[in-house]
Amino acid sequence: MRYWHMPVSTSSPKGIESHPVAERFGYRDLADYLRDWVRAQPAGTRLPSERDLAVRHGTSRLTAARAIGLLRAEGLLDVAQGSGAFVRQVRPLIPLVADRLTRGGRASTRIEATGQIAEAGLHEQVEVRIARLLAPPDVAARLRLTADIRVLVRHRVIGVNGHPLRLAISYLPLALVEGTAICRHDTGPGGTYARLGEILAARRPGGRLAWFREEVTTRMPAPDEAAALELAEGVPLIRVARTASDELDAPVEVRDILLASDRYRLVYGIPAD
Amino acid sequence: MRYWHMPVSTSSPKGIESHPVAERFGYRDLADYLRDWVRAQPAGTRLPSERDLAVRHGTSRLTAARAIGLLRAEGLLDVAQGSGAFVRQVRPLIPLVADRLTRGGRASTRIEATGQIAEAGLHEQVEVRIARLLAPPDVAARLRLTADIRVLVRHRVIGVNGHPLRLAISYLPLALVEGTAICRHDTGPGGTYARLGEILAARRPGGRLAWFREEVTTRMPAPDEAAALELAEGVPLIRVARTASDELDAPVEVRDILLASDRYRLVYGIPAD
DNA sequence: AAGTGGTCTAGACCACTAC
DNA sequence: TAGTGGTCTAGACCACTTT
Repeated sequence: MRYWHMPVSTSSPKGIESHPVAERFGYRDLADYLRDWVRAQPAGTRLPSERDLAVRHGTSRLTAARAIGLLRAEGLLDVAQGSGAFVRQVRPLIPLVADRLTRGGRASTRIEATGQIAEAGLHEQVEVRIARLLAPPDVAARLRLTADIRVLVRHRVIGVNGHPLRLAISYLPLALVEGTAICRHDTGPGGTYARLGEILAARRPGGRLAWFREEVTTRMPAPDEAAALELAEGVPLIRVARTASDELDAPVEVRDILLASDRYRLVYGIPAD
Repeated sequence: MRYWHMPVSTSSPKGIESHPVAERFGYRDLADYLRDWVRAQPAGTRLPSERDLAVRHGTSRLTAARAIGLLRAEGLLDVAQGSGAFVRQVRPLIPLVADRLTRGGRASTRIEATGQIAEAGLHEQVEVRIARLLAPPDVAARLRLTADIRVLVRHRVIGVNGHPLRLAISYLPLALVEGTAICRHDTGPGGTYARLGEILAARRPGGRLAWFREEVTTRMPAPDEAAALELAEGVPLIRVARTASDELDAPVEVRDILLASDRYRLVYGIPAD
């Protein structure tokens, strides 16, 4: 047995008193105990075992396990079978800066990204899959096209050290991009948006990539999403739905990006006028 | 007994085969069963009771309860004691458009917001608390001020029909705003940013509110946060950390906004050059 | 080999909802 | 009053990690 210093909790189930009789010390109370304790500990600290906690607080092991389960769902713990439960490391969040989409930003994207990644001692990897498909109804609607249009689909997994950080799936009208570098795995310097700008400029005078619109939502991941992003317990998923439009406000690309929310923060700059 | 039509699942615990012997039908398998079923049902559909599920699948009630618990954590169900578990309603998300911060956007904010709210048959309410405090260290840093600076703190709860939708806590250097409408509950037409613009313009030639920067992160809420926003199970919290700066890039306000992620979507427009 | 979490059983009592 | 979820007990076996 080791020495654990834990705070004394005064909370009760659901925060509402119900009985006049003796109150039970339930798993929520134990969770409150442990939450306060966990917050005061450095990352990596191991919790007492479930059996320890049960004995110490005079409950069954299941009750102790449930208390720990609550903290897991809150994203406070990492639990390893055979090993124990540990205070989770809060990792620094990689900034995803919207300015990267501007002309100036695009030119320096590779350098900035490399700098950030290198700074963290990481090695970025991108895995690309390309397909030509009929546009799914929602994608067609976002592209303001009829549902029977064919699109180029670029599915990318961006990660470091073999671990995924985000998924990006991009849809472009095939009529617009077929035969260009956008259909290749390596889209060249500046990436898809640089190519898209060139294509639009060649198509008509004044043609250009003019505007991006991003919609940010978040939710808990489905099991397959959690697996694809290797999300730990209690970590939500961020979804960015992006639309790129030309100078006439016609959409030319839609992209869905799924991010591990414990790895990224999104940064936007908004001029006041 | 009612008639439930459920799909046949083929998954196994953790998705990895381990035994050569007969496989157990565990709570994860049952959850997979139920997840497929739930996704095919309209919102509000009631699940079989835990006791029903246990009998039907030949497991204990705890196993059935655990399966349902998984789906709850994924945000798929609403569960009411004494009543049952129901397929959760996916509510339409209120767009929070970054353009509302621009000069043009501010002028029409009230009208747009009213229109949106009215459209949904809702009645918006704002509850304001105001305090004058020493700036917390992180706030002082974000304002690029020393820690012993005094700030005006505006704490707001925005909701409809008595239910909170988001919390906003805003910090402004007291030296800048003391005596202005920003210190009152009603900041007047255009709100805090309109007043801030006037203050900056009056302070020196060319003075103005020039830039906003927003940082978006998300995580599971702590219990007190979940209570304050009345978050249902399996619903993450969105945090927007905003900094408003003047024409010299000096921060004049920082604001933390906490959003119920099942009520909002964030919308940003980004020019391509 | 010892300890840890993962999972399960069979039963129990409570609080709450609906009829 | 019957049915539902909330919670608990006491014990068990398994898979996995650590020593």
